[in-house]
Amino acid sequence: MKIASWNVNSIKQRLPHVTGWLKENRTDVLMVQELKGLEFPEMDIKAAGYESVCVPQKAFNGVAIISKESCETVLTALPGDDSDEQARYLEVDYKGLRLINIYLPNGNPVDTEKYPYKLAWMERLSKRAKLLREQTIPFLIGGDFNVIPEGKDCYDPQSWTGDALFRPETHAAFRRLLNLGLTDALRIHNHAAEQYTYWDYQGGAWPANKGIRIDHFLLSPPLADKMRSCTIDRNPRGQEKASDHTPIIVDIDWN
DNA sequence: ATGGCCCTTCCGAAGGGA
Repeated sequence: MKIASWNVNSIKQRLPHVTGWLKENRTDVLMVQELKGLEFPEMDIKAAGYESVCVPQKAFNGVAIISKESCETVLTALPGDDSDEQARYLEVDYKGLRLINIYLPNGNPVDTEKYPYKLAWMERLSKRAKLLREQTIPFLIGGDFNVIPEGKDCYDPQSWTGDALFRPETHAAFRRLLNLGLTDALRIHNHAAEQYTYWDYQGGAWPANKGIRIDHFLLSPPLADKMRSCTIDRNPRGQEKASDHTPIIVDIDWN
């Protein structure tokens, strides 16, 4: 089963990119983040041969899961804070697999309420993952984590010092997730540097390959055991009117 | 080179993203 994740930075702007990519790659599932609007082009996705379930929000955030067969929605918000109205979480069951699509808060600037919100969100995510582990439900968490796991996951570690994506507290929260027994899928087979999933629009970051790795798949133990491959498709980032992120794809020996 | 991003919303400018 092939499952992909892609922060599209507005589904309205990126619809042709998404349908074109699906046509070419035919993954079983595509998780998308940063829809940036209340309207979701369900019928266009349907015409491309895919079902979809969406958690939208006006102007900001928004996540959806696009899949060949229908998903069963389990949760449309991350538990742990009823006052949190940001559309950043979608959990579904797909063919006996629990799929969690996240758009984890950026957290910058760190001297505002945005950073504690990010850290609290990560703790809530850990709580959720811990519960699924205890229930021995096979699951994966995919999406835009807004976490640079290590120095080799960015072009210039020095320049990221103090940033919400790279702070010690962020790394600690990410490690707490991994310590539940989850595996960073890309790093199972690939330990090379420069495995980027995001390049800033500014300053010629893409042609200079000044990227960062912030889009991830975390696999629970049975899925890590069954993973065939995890790859990053750089092609979409080079297209006209590209998103600043590019897709990551995990292939699991499941069904 | 004197500057060099892209998206949203409500209408030229401001806020968010990372």
